[in-house]
Amino acid sequence: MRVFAREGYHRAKIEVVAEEAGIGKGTVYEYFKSKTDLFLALHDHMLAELKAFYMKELEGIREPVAMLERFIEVAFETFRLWEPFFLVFFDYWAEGGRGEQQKLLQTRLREAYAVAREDVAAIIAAGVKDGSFRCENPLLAAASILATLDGLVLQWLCDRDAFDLDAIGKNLTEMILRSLRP
Amino acid sequence: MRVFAREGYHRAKIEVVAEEAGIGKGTVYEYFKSKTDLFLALHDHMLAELKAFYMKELEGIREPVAMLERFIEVAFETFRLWEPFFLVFFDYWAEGGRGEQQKLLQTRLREAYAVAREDVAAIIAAGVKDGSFRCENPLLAAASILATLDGLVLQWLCDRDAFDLDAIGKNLTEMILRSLRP
DNA sequence: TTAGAATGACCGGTTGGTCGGTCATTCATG
DNA sequence: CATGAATGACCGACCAACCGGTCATTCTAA
Repeated sequence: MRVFAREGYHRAKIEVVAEEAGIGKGTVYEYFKSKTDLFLALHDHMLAELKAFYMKELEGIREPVAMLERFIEVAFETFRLWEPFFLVFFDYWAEGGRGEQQKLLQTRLREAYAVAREDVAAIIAAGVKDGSFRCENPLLAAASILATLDGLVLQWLCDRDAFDLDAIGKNLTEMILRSLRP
Repeated sequence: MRVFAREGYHRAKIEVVAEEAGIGKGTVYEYFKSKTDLFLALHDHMLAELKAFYMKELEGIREPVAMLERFIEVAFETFRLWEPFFLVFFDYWAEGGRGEQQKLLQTRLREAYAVAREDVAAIIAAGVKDGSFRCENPLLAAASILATLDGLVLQWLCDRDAFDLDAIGKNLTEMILRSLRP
């Protein structure tokens, strides 16, 4: 992750990965059959960790409004805490958009997004049910919310001084809650 | 643009670019001193075209609410019309996030974002002034709106069947306007 | 005739992946 | 317990493909 984050997929050299892992280059190929394979494995690993982190942070919260608030809060925490993680994601996005060469990666991205959308949509739908939210199409709203978070990491990583992550986090939460208010 | 969009920066070969342009490989180097230089020139060209397109589509509109509505509408139109364009943007994002190697590109991305944020913020600020919007920090709101648009292209290009671009456009416009309503 | 635009064969650096071999550990046997 | 065989994790020198960039040559248009 460190090497891929720092250099990007294409510039990253297996030799350097091995070096930083304190093993020989040949050893890498004992565990991963190719550079792509290693990259894919990293994707799965990171996604699993991210998901686990979210689950832990949201467990115990039942109130839809509080859940959504906490979800956005956690998102901004992860931006800061897992910066290299998101740097690597740039490459998945770049490759995943190119369907032809990267069917495997694209499928994984697709599924990850679908799951995330449904998770967020479930929170919104619960809120609609108990009257704390108003929303005609929770799935579309969820897509927009996730998009905003993705887009903000993008902007922030391109220009860390452009805005204060705390301020934008507070502001965004407010905007989203207001747009879902009955 | 076609080749970079299809293959991504690293896989794109100058020879193929030349071929599709109907010229010899050497000729490319008569006009651009390196692959990076060509890529950067493409970035500037695309950004200028995009900006010109927006200006044209927004000219004549004075009412802030109508301007913002039209802005979002135009964004979704460009997603469809300039798909390859956004595919290339993936690479700018991926490279721009990696500060060290790509200072030049990062600076350009930064400036492009700053300009776009200010443009959108100006619309919102105008709306706040004439009472059609309520917003404490137009710049932060603008950042979020742009982020949502970026994030949605990302999701859409990774999975074109995941959602209907028209539906999400309408939905998003509604959500944004509601979140800015006084 | 000639300036300079266009060309593509070629070069050289880079790097993903291979493979023959080493060595520490474990196991089988007497 | 001692010995040597078997194992497999580990290694890095090496190979071959690939591609950005060059340049000697050809073409073209004024």
